[in-house]
Amino acid sequence: MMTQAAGDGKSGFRSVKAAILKRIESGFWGPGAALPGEVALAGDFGVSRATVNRAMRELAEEGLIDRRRKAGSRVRPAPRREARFVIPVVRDEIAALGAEYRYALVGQYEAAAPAWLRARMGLAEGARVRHVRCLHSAGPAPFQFEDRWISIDALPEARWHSFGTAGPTEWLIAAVPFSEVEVSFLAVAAERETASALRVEEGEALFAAERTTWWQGTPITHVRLTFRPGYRMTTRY
Amino acid sequence: MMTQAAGDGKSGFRSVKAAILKRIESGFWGPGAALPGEVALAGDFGVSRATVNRAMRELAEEGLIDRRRKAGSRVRPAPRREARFVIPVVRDEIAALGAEYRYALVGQYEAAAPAWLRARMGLAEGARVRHVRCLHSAGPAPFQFEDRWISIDALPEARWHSFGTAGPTEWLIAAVPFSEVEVSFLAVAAERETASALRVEEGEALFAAERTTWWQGTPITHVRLTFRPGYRMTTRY
DNA sequence: CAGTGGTCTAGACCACCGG
DNA sequence: CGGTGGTCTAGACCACTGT
Repeated sequence: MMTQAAGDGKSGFRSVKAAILKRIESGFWGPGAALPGEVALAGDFGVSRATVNRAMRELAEEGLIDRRRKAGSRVRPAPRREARFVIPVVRDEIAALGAEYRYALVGQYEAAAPAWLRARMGLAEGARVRHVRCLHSAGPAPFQFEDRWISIDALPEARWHSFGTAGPTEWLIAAVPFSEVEVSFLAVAAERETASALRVEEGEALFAAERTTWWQGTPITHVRLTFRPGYRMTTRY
Repeated sequence: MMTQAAGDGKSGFRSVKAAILKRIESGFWGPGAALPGEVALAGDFGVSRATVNRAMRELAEEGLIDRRRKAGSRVRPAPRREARFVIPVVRDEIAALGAEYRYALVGQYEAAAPAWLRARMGLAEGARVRHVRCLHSAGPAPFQFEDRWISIDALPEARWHSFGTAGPTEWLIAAVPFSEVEVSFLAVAAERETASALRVEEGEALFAAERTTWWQGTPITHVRLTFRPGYRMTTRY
C-alpha cells in the first residue's frame, strides 16, 4: 500500500535522483565521496529500495557516480566526459528550422567500388556500387551535400531505383531493417562538386559526418554528409 | 519462488532484451511492426512483467523501438541511434597511441572578455578572463592545439596559476567539482597561431571541438580544441 | 473507456568483493 | 565472511491515449 503518484513531483525515482544530484552538484557530496547505501537512502526518502536503485543506476549510467558491490557508491572524481549526438534525418532537421525542405539530385552512376571504399566498407574486389550525389536545401539555401555509395550486391534494387525526387536515405530506411553502424565526424576541404553544390569556395573548411552501415555483417552503404559552412553539431549535458 | 540466477545467460532481462533484439535485427519484426504487449512477452519468456519492462525500456532508450501507452511498442522505422562520443583527455589519447605526451605553453594573458565570448559563456560586461593557448603533442608530432578562456570571477586562482608545465584541463578537473557542459563539433579553417603550432598551412580544414562549462549556472571556462589534420572522431554501435 | 506502458512496493535470492 | 549492489517476482495503482 501507500503507492505514490508519479506526476506530483514529490516522490518517485525522478525526485530521488534529483535530490541526490543536487547534493552532488552543490558539493555536499564532493568528488570521491561515498554515498549512503541503498537501504539507508530508501529509508531517508521514504521509498522502496528498488526506487532508489533505479535513481542510482541512472546516475551511474550518466557517469556521475561509480557503483561497486560491497564498496558502495561514490561520486566520480571527474565526471565521465561523454557526449551524445543524434544525427538527425535531414528532412526533419530542416523542418525543425521552419524552412521548406528541398531535394535535388546532382549525379549518379554505377561502377566498381574504388579501393578506398572497399577498404572502408569491407567489400570484395570487383564489387559494384551505385554512387549517388544529392543536395538537401532549406528553402533556397543549400544545407547539406550527400555523397552516398550503395552496395549493389546487398541491395540489387538500388541498381534500378531512381533517386530523382527523394534522397537515398529515406529509401534505405524502408529497405534495410536494422543495421550496425560506424559514424565519424571530421573536417573536409570542399572539393569541386561539393563546393559547387553548397555554393562555397573550393577548399573551404566544412564539417562532415560519415556513416558506414552493415546488416548482419554485410556492407550496405557508405555516406558522407557535408554541411553548409558554419554548421555545428552541438549537445548539452 | 522460482527466482532465476542472473549469471547463467538463460534468463534475466538481458536475455529477454537479446531475444527481442534478435527478432528485430533478423527482420522477424520489421520496421514499424508492432511488438506484443509486455504481459504477452512476459508469458512467452516465462518471466515477470517487470523484467520484460526493463528489457523494453532499454531498447527504447537505445532508440530501437517506440513505446506509447495504449498504442503499444513498435520497431522504429528509422532507428534513432544516438552516437556516443567520448572526448578523451588528450594525455590519455596520446598515451593510447603509444606515443610520448608532450606539452608546450604557447601564450597567455589576462584581459576583459571579448563580446563573442561573453555571449557564448553568458559573462557580464567587463568580466575578466585568462586566455591560455597551448599545444599537446604525440612525441614530436603536434596533435592538438588548445585555446582556452577561464573566468577569473569564477576561478580567481586562475589569475596566478602558471600553465607552464601542465595544461589547464587537468588543473580544472581538480578545481571544479561538477559541471554543466555544452559541446560542439565543427570544422575550422586554421588561423595563423593554430596553423603555426600544428605546423599546417593557414586556412587548412581542421576538426575542432568546443566545450563551454558552467558550475551552478556560473560560467567557468570555454575551450576550443583544434586537432591535427586528418583527425576523425569515430564511434560504432 | 478500456488497454498498454510507467512506476512503485515488499520481499527475496544472488554475485561480487573488501576487510 | 558479511555487506552492498544487481536482479527478479507478484501484485498493485496510475497516466496516457487510441478507438
